[in-house]
Amino acid sequence: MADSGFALPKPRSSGPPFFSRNQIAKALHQVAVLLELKGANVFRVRSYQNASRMLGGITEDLGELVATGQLFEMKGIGKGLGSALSQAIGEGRWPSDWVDLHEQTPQGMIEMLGIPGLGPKRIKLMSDELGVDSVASLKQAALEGQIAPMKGFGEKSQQRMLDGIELLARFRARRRLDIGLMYGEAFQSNISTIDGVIKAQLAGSARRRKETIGDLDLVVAVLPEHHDEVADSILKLPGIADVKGAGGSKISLILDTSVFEGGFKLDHIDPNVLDAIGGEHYEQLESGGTIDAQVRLVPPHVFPFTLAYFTGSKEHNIAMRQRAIDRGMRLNEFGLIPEAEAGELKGMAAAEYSLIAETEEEIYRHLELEWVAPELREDMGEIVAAEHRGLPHLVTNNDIRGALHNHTTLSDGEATLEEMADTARKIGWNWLGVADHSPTLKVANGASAEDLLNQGTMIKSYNQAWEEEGVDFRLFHGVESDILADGKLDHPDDVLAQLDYTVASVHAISKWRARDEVQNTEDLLTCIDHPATTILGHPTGRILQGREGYEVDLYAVLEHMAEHNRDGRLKAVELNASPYRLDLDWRLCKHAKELGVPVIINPDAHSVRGLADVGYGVMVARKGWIESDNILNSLSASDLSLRLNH
DNA sequence: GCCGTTTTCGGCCCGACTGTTTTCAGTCG
Repeated sequence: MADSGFALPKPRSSGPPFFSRNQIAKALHQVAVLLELKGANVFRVRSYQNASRMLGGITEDLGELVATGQLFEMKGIGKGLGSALSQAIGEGRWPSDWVDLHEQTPQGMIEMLGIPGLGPKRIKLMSDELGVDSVASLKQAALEGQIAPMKGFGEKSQQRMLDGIELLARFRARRRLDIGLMYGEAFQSNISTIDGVIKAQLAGSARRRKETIGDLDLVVAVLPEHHDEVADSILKLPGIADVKGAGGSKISLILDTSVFEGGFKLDHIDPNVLDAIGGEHYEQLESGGTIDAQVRLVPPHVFPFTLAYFTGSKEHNIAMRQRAIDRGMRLNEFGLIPEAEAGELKGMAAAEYSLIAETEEEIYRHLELEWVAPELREDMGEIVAAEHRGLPHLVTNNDIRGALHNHTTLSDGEATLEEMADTARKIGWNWLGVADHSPTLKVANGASAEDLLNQGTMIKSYNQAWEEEGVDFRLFHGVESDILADGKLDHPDDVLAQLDYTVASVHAISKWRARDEVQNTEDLLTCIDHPATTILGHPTGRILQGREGYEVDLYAVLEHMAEHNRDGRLKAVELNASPYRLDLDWRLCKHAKELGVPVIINPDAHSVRGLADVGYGVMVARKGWIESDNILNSLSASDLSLRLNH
């Protein structure tokens, strides 16, 4: 966020359409945030957010929707937003009030929103009364004691802000999925061992497998007579750095790394990534890290409702509630309650009249829906799909038979070809592809053409030996070729032609980030047209919590890849499974699937342990509606061989 | 700002918790 610039996207030089779908979605989101800070009507803000999310998730061509006027027919787009967007997309001009909002709002106020416990109302108040307009000036004001005396504030609020600023400075408030899951799973297993705990389960964005996580939510089933003693035991568990609050049903606390029994360790991080997330200091930062957690204790019969409720997302819950309302019922964390019976009763008292559900499945069934996997609960079409029994059969770890983007000691990997192959066999894969770096990437010890081809000879001899021994395993030989600035690949065509496949990836990120979306997109299209290009590697180059990717119209890229595939040329998009990347973004996986562009989940492993990162890729693929048929990883070695050599 | 419609404006999901109040606003999910 800090380096992304909170600005309206620049129009393309030609059009219409002058803006891509993600640019429109981004602009709407930004305007929503700015309106909030201005103190606008909350429902107006929600309209912008809804429109952003809706348009971010459609597959139709925006330019066409505008040209035909169909934009106005879409749910959530009325006269106001419809004409604003028509102007932007059709003429390349943002509405003047959107521009004004951006110009009049200090960047610092947007950053302040990242401070936990601080929302738009209080930011506006402090700005109006104290002239506070940045994180730095807020810190100053808090240290000078100017916040506490204000009406509605106090000593505690002031201290919480200082704590929040500290957290923001260290982690930008959110944590990556892998880190969140480490804490969450450790804490969940500790809670499970407490006497009287019937079950404990991680909910929230960790259960939904979001790429980053704000805080952890745990739901614990416990009989009312054991409630107090279990609550006491939880507070005595290791790893609790601080207790922020403990109400009747909710315990709010901060976990630190002492929650990990065997200590806190980070896997090998490849140097490119490490550089983007803070270099040498990063490991130290994580070792001293913390994460917020909320624990909810509920009776067993309420557990499924609370679990569903705190799994979210907020948007999914709103849609579910609305569905309940349409059926004369009320849905909340305590139950699914017919209005006619609950009457004026609230909360737990009303829940006495709830329909019974032993599991989440039954809650969905009561609302005439198929059970929706947590990963899909983002209000991105899953409820309609659940209504029509059209939910995807999501990919699982068992579907994975291999992966194609992995490194060895030939470039910057830690393990040899043989060690990588051994490990792949041990974890039950049927094949493995190695794709070491190309010469341009000197920091990663990019391999020369000669060394690359020698590697190919070794691979052939291994494959032959396995075949003779009747071992159901084989290696595929590829390269991770840099995409050079004009969209060219990094090896001569005759070298590339001798390989099974080529992963084409951008590594000169700073150069690409300095250019505009049009140029970047064009170069990617050129690169995809190269006959040798099989896979587009980490398509945006983003590093989570590190740096934004370069600007690119991935919709256009995916559509272009789809054309090739329709003509029988394999062009697959990588879902880079490194938890530092998770790129392709899950929001785009669904588009790749609908367009018929095959996805390949690649761990980008730089060590034998790195192969396991495929698991994070599977999580994200599930979140992106991906089924086993949509990925190359599920193919047998012989089928993959056929696809690669078309 | 959108929606639905009893075509002109009211309602828009709902509850917990915190810190501040002494009945509630702000924030969160």
